[in-house]
Amino acid sequence: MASSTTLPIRNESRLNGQQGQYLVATTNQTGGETNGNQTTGRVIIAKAHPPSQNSQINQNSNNISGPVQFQFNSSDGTLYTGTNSFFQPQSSNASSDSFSHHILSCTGGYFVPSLESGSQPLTHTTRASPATVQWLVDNFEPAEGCSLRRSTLYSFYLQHCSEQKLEAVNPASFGKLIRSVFLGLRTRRLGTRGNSKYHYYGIRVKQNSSLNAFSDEHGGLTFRGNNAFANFKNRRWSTSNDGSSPENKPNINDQSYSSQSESTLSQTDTKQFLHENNSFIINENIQIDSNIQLPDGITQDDIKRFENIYKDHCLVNLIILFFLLFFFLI
Amino acid sequence: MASSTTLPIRNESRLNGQQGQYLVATTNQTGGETNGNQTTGRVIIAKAHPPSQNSQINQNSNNISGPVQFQFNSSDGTLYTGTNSFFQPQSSNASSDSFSHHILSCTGGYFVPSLESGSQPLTHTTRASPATVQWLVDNFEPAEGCSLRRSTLYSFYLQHCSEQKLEAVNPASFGKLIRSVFLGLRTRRLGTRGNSKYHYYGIRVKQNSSLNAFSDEHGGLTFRGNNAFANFKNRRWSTSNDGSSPENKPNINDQSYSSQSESTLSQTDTKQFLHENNSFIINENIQIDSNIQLPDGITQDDIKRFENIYKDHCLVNLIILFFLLFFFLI
DNA sequence: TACACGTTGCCATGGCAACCCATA
DNA sequence: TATGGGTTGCCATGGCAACGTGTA
Repeated sequence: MASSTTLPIRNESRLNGQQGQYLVATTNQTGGETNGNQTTGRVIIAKAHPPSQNSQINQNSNNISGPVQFQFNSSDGTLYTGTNSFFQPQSSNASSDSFSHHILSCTGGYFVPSLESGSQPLTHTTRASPATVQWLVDNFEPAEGCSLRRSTLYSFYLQHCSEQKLEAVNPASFGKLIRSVFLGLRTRRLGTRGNSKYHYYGIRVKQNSSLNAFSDEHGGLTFRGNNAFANFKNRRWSTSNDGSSPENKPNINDQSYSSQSESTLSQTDTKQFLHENNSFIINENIQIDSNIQLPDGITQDDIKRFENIYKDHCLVNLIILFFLLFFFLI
Repeated sequence: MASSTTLPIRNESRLNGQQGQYLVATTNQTGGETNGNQTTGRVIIAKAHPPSQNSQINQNSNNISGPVQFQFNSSDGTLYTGTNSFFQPQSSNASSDSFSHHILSCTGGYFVPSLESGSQPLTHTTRASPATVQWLVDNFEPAEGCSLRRSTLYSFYLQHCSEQKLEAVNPASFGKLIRSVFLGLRTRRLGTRGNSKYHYYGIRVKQNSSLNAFSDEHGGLTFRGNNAFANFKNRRWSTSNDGSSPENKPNINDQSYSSQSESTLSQTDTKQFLHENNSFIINENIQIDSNIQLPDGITQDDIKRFENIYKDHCLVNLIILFFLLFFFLI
């Protein structure tokens, strides 16, 4: 289960979608013992340039997409990606594969205080350094179903303050800050019995954030599903859809999404798996000595593009492996 | 300011009231510089046998009253006593001294679980040892305007468990327990700036509890007043009554009683004063060697009665001293 | 059917900052 | 009018027990 793992990828291609670049990998899975069901698992990883080139928000991010964050909601087949873009479901609704086109947008909103207001009295939010608010907006994004461990987030913040020579506030005040920037954050306590830790629920690290190299390590990536997911491992991808549809988008105010019927995949094994593979393989950035003379016709952009393709490939491998584990091994 | 302090008590007598024994001390105060007001401060300490001789609740307590707990609400002149009895205001409403007859009952209620139910499934409340519930009922009582520091109460509880060879629960679970026994407890954080401690608000140690020897030491006695009390030291007992009356009894659901307009006398100086005097002088119980031959006609009850009278006297001295300090010194 | 275990409700405590009031 | 200080609102975290679900 190291980086050299090879996987039965049957097809891999890139598509140009409405709003960006799609990476599509397809694998045919023959169902195991249960019910004789044979289903096709198709994994679609959406990678797109941000739809809004708002320089204020994205001024620090290069537009070359980084490793893909993803999560899968087995209740409706939704695969959440790590981009901040809006993705339309594929138009081929005639497909009987209900899992092949459910790529939804990341819902939610965040509040970007006007940075040019220099004379107004500072509230506890705007009292925070504009650089800190900017840092939050640059590195995090609302994402239904995702959660971030609070201590991890606060560690990131402390690191940011250290780098920017800013005075850090305490965790409670930081909580007020981030809740004022990302509206609607909820609280969850995840972890093994007797060892649960507080998480912000409804936020994740942006795909192009350099923090990604650490986020998985700290349980930054979680999966969510409804009741359907509870039977995930038993059903072996049963095609029954229990009435849920992509149109039932997660509603940030929907209490049912915080109810006990919701289960996550944030157990130790899953996190360990994702950490030991995904983050280790994919999230290291290629560092090239600027003194090295590149071959003719090869630019830094080409290298970055190669890096991204390579990462995408590794990621798809891991996703397939991940799914296979659930299909057959668990 | 030690036990030998003598005070200008003008009058001290005992009365028989509707429901028990009253100890009355009167002192005439000549107002100081403010407004030329001259007011009469009359302190009435009510001591009564519990109206309900419910043996289940009071089976462990002898009916010889112990030292009097008291508190004074300057907004309406109410002096709260430490008894668990209901006291009618004195009938002489013609008195122009609005402070002389406002002895109100201790409002609130507590829940006494049926001790003989041995077979019912235990909830988190009744799971607690019946002895612990009994201990709570025996030693504490609801009292509007009083507060008890949580850590103090928990220490008492730990001591109780140690003595009774019971397994103690943690502070959070103890909080659930005591809130289920004494309904309507509220939370306050009292103390000096940056050093506030959590208190249960609406409860106090019973007057006849042996815990009284420690309660003051831990800030168990607090005074409450409305806005009127904020001007207490300035007004020097102005007779203006700002509309509040004894009929405006504290309502446990009245949010205004938890509003910021409420101030307390739980500052360090007051607590120190009460501690260093009241508890030290009064709350030590007289221990008599059982081998000593008492003089003819002298019974243990006589000694206890003497002890109580002596304590009453000391307490009145202290109350007067306390009031005098506020009248003239502060 | 009993057990294991993640999640959550209800308690606990503490820090910071806003607020209000008394005081200088 | 400015300052000091107690109180409290709004965050934080943690323990225990109940609950629900998966599993043996």
